[in-house]
Amino acid sequence: MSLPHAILTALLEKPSSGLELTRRFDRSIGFFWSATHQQIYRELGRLEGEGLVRASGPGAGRGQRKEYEVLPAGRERLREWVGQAQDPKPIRDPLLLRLRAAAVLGVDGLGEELARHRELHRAQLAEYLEIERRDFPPERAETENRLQHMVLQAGIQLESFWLAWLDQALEQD
Amino acid sequence: MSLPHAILTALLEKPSSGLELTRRFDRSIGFFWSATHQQIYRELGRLEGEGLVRASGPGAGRGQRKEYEVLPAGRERLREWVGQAQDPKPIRDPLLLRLRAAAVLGVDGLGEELARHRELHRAQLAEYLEIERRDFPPERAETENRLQHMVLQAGIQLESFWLAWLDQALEQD
DNA sequence: GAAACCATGTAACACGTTACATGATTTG
DNA sequence: CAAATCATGTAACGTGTTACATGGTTTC
Repeated sequence: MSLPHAILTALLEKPSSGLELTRRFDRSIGFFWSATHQQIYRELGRLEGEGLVRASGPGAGRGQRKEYEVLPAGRERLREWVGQAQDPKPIRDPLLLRLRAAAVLGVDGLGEELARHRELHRAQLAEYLEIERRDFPPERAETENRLQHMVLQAGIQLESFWLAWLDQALEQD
Repeated sequence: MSLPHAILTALLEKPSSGLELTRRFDRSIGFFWSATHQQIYRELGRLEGEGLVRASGPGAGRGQRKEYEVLPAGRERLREWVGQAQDPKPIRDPLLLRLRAAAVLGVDGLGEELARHRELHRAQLAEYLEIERRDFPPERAETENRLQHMVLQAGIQLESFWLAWLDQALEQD
């Protein structure tokens, strides 16, 4: 049940067309909730049907840009969702599963793949740190954007964890 | 494409019935790849249809226990999957999304929810540490079960990350 | 023999992924 | 006007979730 709420959040930050939303789901929001344009158009249709968002623009079908904005009912819906208790989901990671499979098969040629993942996590960490440097410089007082910074730090610390863990794993290899 | 491979891995570790598999997906394997019994039965049917596993036992339909074991073709299929390159998925976390939504809504009553999550992560960390104490005592030489221990340590370190991050978040609150 | 539990399954739906289709606008 | 790009959409399928259905075995 997260995608519609992710879209409402993104539209509250800035009213957008479907394609603009898609681009933002490749960057900022997408860092912790990704979605393809197909998912986004489908969900925008539903949200409009429920009266939670409103489209303006030429309107008719294909090729015509439509801009969506959140209606009061949509804001209310999002507020309810934010207030609900939701348990954290257990870890779901194919790499850990592959290690377990490798263990039972007696395979040990995973070093290259681990190194490749380390490189990808290193790059992602660098990107997050660059964003932090740009958007959260130390001199800026943190009151209004405290929550945004916390979210970014979660990303930074998670990538740091993977880097450290993969280093550890490769040492043993 | 992970569930069938998770099942093949579990069945290689120990041939089982659907219900036994379900129980193991609530514990060990489930710590990083969970599944419900409905998913498991559906997938066992497919794996049998593809000739990757074999069922023995009374056989006919409801209420009759069937035991599944992996066939050579299944082992080969798993080996191929383990060897494939697969990129890590970006983070997908509803809690981070909720923080971002709270930021744009101007809501700040998330302290209780953060504290609740901290307690859940604390409990999970304790469980992992207990498993480590039991299954990987320091005196035991680590050669054969090195991979299993690495996977467990990923779980431990991830839970530790969440605990530290939530502490940090609650301090600021 | 009723209740609890073991065991396997169906159905419907929500969500995510991949491939493809179509129209409008800009740029060389 | 051809190509590239912007923009919206359909279709099909795989996976995950929730609710419900059915039969067999043990235990009181």
